[in-house]
Amino acid sequence: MPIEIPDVVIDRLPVYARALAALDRNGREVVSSQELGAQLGVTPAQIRKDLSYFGRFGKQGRGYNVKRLLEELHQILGLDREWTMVLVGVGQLGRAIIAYGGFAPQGFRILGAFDADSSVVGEQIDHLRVQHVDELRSVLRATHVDIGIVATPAPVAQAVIDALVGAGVKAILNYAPIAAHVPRDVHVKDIDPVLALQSMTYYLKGELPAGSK
Amino acid sequence: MPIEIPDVVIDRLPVYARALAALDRNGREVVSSQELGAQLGVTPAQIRKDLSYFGRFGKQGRGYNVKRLLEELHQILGLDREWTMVLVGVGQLGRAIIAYGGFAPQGFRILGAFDADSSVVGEQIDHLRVQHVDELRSVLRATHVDIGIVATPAPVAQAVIDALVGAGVKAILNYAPIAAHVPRDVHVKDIDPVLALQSMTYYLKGELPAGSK
DNA sequence: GTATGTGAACCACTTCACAGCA
DNA sequence: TGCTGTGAAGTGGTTCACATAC
Repeated sequence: MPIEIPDVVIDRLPVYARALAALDRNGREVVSSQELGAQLGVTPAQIRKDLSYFGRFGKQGRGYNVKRLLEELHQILGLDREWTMVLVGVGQLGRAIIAYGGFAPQGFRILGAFDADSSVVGEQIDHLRVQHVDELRSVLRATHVDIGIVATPAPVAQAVIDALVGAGVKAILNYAPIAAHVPRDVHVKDIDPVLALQSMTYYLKGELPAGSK
Repeated sequence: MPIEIPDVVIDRLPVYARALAALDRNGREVVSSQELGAQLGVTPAQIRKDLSYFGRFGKQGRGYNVKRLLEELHQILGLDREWTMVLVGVGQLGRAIIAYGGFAPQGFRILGAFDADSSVVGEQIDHLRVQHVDELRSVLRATHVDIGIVATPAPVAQAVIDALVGAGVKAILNYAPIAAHVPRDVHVKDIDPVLALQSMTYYLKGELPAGSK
C-alpha cells in the first residue's frame, strides 16, 4: 500500500513533464535534478523527493534519462491515453475553449458542447454542434466522458456541476467564478484569471508605479 | 512591523471577497465564519485566522458585517482602485482575453495589445488597436502599466516577460506554458488549463469509466 | 567525482480549544 | 449564549545532509 501522496506533488508532476518534453525536443538525453530545478524554480531536493514517491528513475552520478523519465511521468499521470471531455456553456469563453488548440495535442478531446440558450443550440462551432443542456444527461449516459468543462455564468454553474456529477463525471475543469460543491470523490480545478489578478494586486499596492526608477 | 503574511492567505482573500460580494447582492448583512466556510469549503478557523492577520473585523456572538468586511478586503487587496494592463500575444487566446468581459467590472483595464506578427498589427480588436511588440518598451515608458498579460507561444514568452520586467512591470499574468524566470520582486501567476487537466487525470486513472454504476 | 534516494530535522500552515466580548 | 480572535498544538510538506551507487 503506497503511502498517501500529497496533492501538491501531483500538481508538480505535469510541470516536470512539460519541462522534460521541451528538453527532449532539444535532443537532451540526461538531466540532473539540479538543472531541472533551476529551470523550473524548484529545489533539486523537491524534485528528487517528489519522484521518489513513485520509484527510482535516476542514476547516481549521472541524473535522469529525459525520455525515460518523461514516459514514466506520462504513465503515472495517465497521460498515455486519451481523455474525453464535454463543455457546458457556449458563450464567448466557451467558444474560446473550443477553439483553443492546446488540449488536443495533449490528448484531451472535447466530444460535445452544451448550452441552455436555444438560439445557440444547433450552431456549429469548430468541429462541434451545440446541443441543448437538457440532452447532457442522455449524452453522458451514451458516451464515456471523463471530464466536464464548466464555462457558464456563475448563477447556473453549480446546477451544471450537479448534473455532470449526477451523470458520473469525476473531474471538473471549472471556469465559473464560484466555489463548486462536489462529493469528495470528484475532482475540481478552478481556472480564474480574476482571482489570480486580485491576489497579485496585494503585493503591487506597496510598489512604486511601474517604470519609475 | 506586521509579521510576514503567508502567500496562501493572500490567495484566499479574493475568494472570500467574491463570496461576500455575492452575499451582499443577496441583501445579506451578517455572516459567521462558520457559514462562509461552509459555502467555500474552508474551515471557519481558517477564515478567522486569515482575517486576523489584518485586523479584527468581526463581532463576537454575531459574526461579520458583510459590507464592512468586503470593503476591508478590497482595501487590503488594493481592489479599491483601477489597475492597468497590457496584453502581449494577439492570437486566438489573446483575442479571447481581450473579449473576456470579466476583467473590466473588477477594475482591471487592458490599455494596449501587442504582437510580433505584422499582419496582425494595426488590426482593431474590441476597443484596442494592435501595436507591434517593438513599441512595447516605449509605450510602457509613456504609460503607467501595472500588469502584463502574456499570451504568446511558448518559445517567445520568456523574451516577452523579460521585456515587460525590463520596463518595470512588477506583475505578470502568464498564459504561456512555460516556467517564467523573473526577479524576486516580480509576481507571476500562471493560467494553464492543460496543467490542471493533467493533474486531475492522475486521480481519474484508477476510477471506473464515468457513467458506470 | 558526481548526483540520486531518503530518513530526519525543520518549517509553515492549519486546526484546536478556549478566553473574551457582544 | 454565540461567535470571534488567537496562542498553542498538531499536521503536512520542504529542505537538509549523507549514505549509496554509478
